[in-house]
Amino acid sequence: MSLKEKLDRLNEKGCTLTIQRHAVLEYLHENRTHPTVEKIYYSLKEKFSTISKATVYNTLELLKNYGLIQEITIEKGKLHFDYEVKPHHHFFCRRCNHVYDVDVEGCPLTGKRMIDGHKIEELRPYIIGTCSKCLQKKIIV
Amino acid sequence: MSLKEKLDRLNEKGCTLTIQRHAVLEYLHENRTHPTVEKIYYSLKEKFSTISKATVYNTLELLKNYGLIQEITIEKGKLHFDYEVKPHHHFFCRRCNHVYDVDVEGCPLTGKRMIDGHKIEELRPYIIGTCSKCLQKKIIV
DNA sequence: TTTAATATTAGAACGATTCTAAGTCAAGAA
DNA sequence: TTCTTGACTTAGAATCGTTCTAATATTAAA
Repeated sequence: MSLKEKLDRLNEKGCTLTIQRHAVLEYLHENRTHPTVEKIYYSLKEKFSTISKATVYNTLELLKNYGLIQEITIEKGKLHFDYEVKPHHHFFCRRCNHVYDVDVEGCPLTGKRMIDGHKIEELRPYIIGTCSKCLQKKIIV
Repeated sequence: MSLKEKLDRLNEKGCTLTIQRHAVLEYLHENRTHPTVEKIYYSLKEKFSTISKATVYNTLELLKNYGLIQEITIEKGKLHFDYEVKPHHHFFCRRCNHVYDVDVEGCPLTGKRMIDGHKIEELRPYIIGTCSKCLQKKIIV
């Protein structure tokens, strides 16, 4: 979904579109690297020197609740965020801590609403390992 | 794998089998509820009143590195652990915070070693939603 | 405008995890 | 046995990511 569509979606739902909210969503739109909250916060601070962490956290929570961004709990103890909300697999490299998108065909959960009587609201298929770059660097595995 | 097999495995690899390590592994063997570190710590404290959090954390890390237990990063900001290491899907209920095992047939990642040039070392397929119990309780969704 | 509701801010508080330094234990050597 | 060495455990401090708080600023409605 385009940035404009997501902004319109917020507007439709009666959500005040502040500079800060616009900035967070725009940042995620332009940075598809699955940044952590810290990364988002310090990047935005360069442009908006007074933006606070609380606002970044609040905004990420808000955007997530509107279904416009995705929360990633792949790395122990810290959150990453993704502009893309369409379910897809993520790969986490335990050497360089980078989060990659990976395309997995034929996931049997796609489109499923229920499993074992539980209501599915979100899919977070995570794969952990060593990424191609770190394999090339011959970092000890 | 049975508890005895896992303990033997530790022995074979030359790992000192302390009371504390035995207790942590045994606790996970007997409690297949995917407990948090806090839960494990306070449960063990009842039997071993002087056990420290550091030991619990160290032991869990050690057992994980020997491939005898599995770390679960499904809940924001806290770790769960699982005695079962064979890859399987986990379901997290955002109402009651319980982690369930779920059986998903036909996962295309089973047995795969590589994806997009990345080396797969662990699979963590997570599903988030509302569990059957909470759905019955008619908790607002 | 005035008012009320909502959003932002800085920094404090919190909670999970990691670190540190001292103490304990176990195994091998004398 | 006693000594020594290295590994393990301990309690509590430190750290780090996240959430909360109270004051201020902004927005939307009357």
